[in-house]
Amino acid sequence: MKSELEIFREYIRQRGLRRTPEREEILQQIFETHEHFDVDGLYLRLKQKGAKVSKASIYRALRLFLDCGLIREVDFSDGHWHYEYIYGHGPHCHLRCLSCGQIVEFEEPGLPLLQERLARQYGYRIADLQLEVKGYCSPCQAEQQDD
Amino acid sequence: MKSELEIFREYIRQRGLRRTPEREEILQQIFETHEHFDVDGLYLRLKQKGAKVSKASIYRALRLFLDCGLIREVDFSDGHWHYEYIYGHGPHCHLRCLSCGQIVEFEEPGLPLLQERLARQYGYRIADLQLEVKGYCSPCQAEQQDD
DNA sequence: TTTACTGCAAAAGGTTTGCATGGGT
DNA sequence: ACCCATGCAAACCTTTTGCAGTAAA
Repeated sequence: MKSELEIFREYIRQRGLRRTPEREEILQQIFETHEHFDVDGLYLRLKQKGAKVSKASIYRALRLFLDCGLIREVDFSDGHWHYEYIYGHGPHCHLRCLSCGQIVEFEEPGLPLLQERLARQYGYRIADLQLEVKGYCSPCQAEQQDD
Repeated sequence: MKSELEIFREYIRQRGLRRTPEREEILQQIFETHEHFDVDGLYLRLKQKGAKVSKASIYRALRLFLDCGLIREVDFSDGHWHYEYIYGHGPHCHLRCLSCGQIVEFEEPGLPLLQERLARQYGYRIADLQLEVKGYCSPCQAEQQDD
């Protein structure tokens, strides 16, 4: 299996774009941690590492990573975008606590079949399927009862 | 079954809030069309009808409707919130064309069971479960091949 | 009479863009 | 040498908020 960097470099070459240290540093930071991230967090981690990248470049780079399928947008409905690294990972869903922000990842084995069924039934070519669940975790439920 | 207006008036009374023509006009506009909507569209339709409501009041009213369970937020990942009227309707999911914006609604009967399973398995009290699918409809797929 | 609600305009917060400079190819 | 990419700051867009006036209760 090709590495993330190889995938990206190929993509860059095919489009006649340019290979820059900024883009590759952003990409590396993303696949080093393998977690959900948002632009602010990514920017801070890069700064702490001493990398010199602007937020504008991060936004511009993310669009490329999305386009070549290395990451995807995840919607946590909290006012800004979240992303997750997906290359080489099975699709998964999120169960998120609205009170403390905890995120549980789970897999739902039936989703690929559902995706096929939808594609067939409605003639769609499906690009993304998101199952996102919001609620309150046990500790936060207990706290709420104290009020 | 109580009407939407009754539900809302009860909610208002219980909280010691005030019953205003603006709020009820917004609510009526929402359940008159029974479709997905966003703030801009709702504002335009109200204006065309001759109603005098500001966007600020719409935003403030929507929070109340969300809170009393008449509507819910739907995420189309396109930069602003969408809403849908849910009182008296079964939960449903959306299949949306990224090219022309067409929206197909479908039901996924397994979701309530999945919701129970997640609640039990992780100790969560679940507030909302969204299954959103993005892709390209047949006509738009055909168009893309022409390029 | 009290105090919640409205409209307006300003603020806020995240993302995009114009522009001059810098750096791949 | 060409022109894409970067950083900065300004612009942009949606949503929220402060405030003074208005209107439910």
